[in-house]
Amino acid sequence: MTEESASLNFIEQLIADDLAAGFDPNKLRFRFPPEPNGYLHIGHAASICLNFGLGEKHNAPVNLRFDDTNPSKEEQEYVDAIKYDVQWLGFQWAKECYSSDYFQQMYDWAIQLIKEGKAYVDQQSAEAMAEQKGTPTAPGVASPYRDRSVEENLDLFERMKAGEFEQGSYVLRAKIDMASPNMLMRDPLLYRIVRKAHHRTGTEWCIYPMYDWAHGESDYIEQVSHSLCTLEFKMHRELYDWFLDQIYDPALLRPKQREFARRNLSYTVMSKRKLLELVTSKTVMGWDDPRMPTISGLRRRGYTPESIRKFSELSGISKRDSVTDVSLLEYCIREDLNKSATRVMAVLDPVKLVITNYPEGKTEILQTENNPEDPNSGTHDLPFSGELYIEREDFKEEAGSKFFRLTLGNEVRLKSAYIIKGESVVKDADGNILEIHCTADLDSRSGSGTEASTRKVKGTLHWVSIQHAIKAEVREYDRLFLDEAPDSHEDKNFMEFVNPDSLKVIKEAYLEPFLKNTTIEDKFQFQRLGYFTLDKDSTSDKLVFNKTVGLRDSWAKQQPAPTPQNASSKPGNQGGGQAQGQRSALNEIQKIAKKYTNLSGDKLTAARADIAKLAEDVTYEELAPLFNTAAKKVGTRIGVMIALGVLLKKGQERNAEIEAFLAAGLEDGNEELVNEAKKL
RNA sequence: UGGUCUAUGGUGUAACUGGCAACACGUCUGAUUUUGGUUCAGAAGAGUCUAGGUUCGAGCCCUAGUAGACCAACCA
Repeated sequence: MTEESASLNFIEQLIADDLAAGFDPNKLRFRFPPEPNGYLHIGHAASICLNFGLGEKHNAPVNLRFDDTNPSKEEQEYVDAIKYDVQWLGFQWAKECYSSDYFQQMYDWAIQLIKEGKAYVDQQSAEAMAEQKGTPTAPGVASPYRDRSVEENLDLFERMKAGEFEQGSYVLRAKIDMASPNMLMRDPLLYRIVRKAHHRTGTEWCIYPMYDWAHGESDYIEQVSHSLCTLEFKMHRELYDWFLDQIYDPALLRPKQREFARRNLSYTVMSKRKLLELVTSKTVMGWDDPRMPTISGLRRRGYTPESIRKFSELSGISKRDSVTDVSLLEYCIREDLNKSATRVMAVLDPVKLVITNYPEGKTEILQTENNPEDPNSGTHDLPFSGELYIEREDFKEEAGSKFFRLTLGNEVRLKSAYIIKGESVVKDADGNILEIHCTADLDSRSGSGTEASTRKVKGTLHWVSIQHAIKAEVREYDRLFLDEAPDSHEDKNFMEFVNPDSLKVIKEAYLEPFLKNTTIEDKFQFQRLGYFTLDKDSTSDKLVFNKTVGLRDSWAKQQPAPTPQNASSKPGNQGGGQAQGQRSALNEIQKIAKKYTNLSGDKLTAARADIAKLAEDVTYEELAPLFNTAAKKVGTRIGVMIALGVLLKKGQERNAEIEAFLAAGLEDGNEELVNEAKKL
């Protein structure tokens, strides 16, 4: 029942305004218009969620329209993949449309434009036309063919269509304004000749409409009310409207184009061209490589449709370009999987653990919860024996009190099993640990109901029984790029930032046997490690798991040890741009001073005294930069003035900087500031 | 150097026709926990790009700057 007191983004606001102005809600219609020349990525998901979300909200139809006007780039394979992805995300389109379905209509309209003297056939080279276009600062010059007769234009255009000319030899241009400040209005192309079979129309056409001509007219044909696209099309809106003006019937709905910012994700790239480059250069295994920000890549990695929709919702829609931190995406998938993923145990980096007091050869079947977050999820069998694998990093011969895993002489619980105590280690000649020997409290079995079974111990470890374990390959992924925004550097190519260690393959991991018959749809939490899902490379005799995302790990954060990759947070730039515990006296002064102008009476006197006291610990070098504090920030300047007074008293020599700051203070409109300045 | 757009904690978004800058992620504490997960309680972090102006009052309105993005494909 959360009524929409929630704030609207600017697109929703626009629609609300249109509705308020009398727009018929039954005429609301949207569309998602991909070009089938690549796979959809998380940025497209934003557009999909926006358009289909608007459709759901207003109970309006949303078309899936393939913008297929360039047969040299587009393929059926992409059409199929896009349809699959949109459906997988959970959306159903009203109609499946293609710009190519409207080729005849657009051709007819082009004839109309020619007849009205608003379009002409040009036969210059692309270079010549580019030159005539001028520059953003200089107007263009007219083509020598601009004033051909209507008859001649009609004749040439029909012959273009009939296939009489070579690819690239003739084009149809709109006759608009060669001096427009908007370069797109300088007689833009409507049609070019392309000698290539189209994935739908075959060789029926050899002239193809350009984007600007096709897009708006397709919106109009479909009677799309709000045509939403990304910011780089803002300039195209003028053309979009001009084209519509030429053919618009006032009895019909006139589409409206609006633009929003495309969504970028940190540590990756988001253009089809760049993603394609990653694929063709074999930097990744394909469009659906789990490291790719494509929908198919995320799906293979183990992301759910819900998590991607949630991410779109949380990211919002706006008009400024931005880079959303991947941590938000990771939050979304963890939140979803925490509720639904089955808990299992797997050891990725094993070390052998022998329980010396467990009867030799004995095994037993224990029970373990499928999901503690879901009381109805039930339990599954878990075989136990006296020889186990545990994670190598879960044992240290000796460690500080903050380490609450296994050490010699310390107790920990084996998840869903017994409490054990480290006794001794067996090492090879080089000092590598081969085996850890421990004893178990045989009364402490989980769920047995004994007093010992409910004892509290600090740590709990995951494990697998060696004789029961199954083997699998596990693939762990790190960010594909080492730079937060790899394609934002003018002087460097984004490929230079590729992370060489983005894929880590563990050839032989050990899993509990429950995992033997899993499908690609299943989602698991390998306890204490993260969320995992089966990869499509799996075969009946070789399982391959992908790590979707790790669990949050507050232990890893405390480790001073260098965690070269997988460190989930970027170094240093968090927490207010200043390291914790480094708060200096100067910071304290700034903090107090900020609110200084709001104080009066005793509080003011106290604040002044505090600042003066703190100033004892401030050096001139620290203070000087604050002389440039904006005039508006009066409180801060007063604080700086007070601190300066203390320094001068301590023997700081007056210099030009100080004098300038004093002079500015004396001239200020704020009384307090003037008073403080006068004292000096 | 022309045109267009944008500017709010580290990040992403809010703040209705001017009225105490809010939410989420992230960060940090503490509690709970048979996952160093989850959950719960709390904290820090912003003078809203700068300088002026209008106003009792400006993140919001005006002016001038600054910074970033986009625009000269027979791509979309």
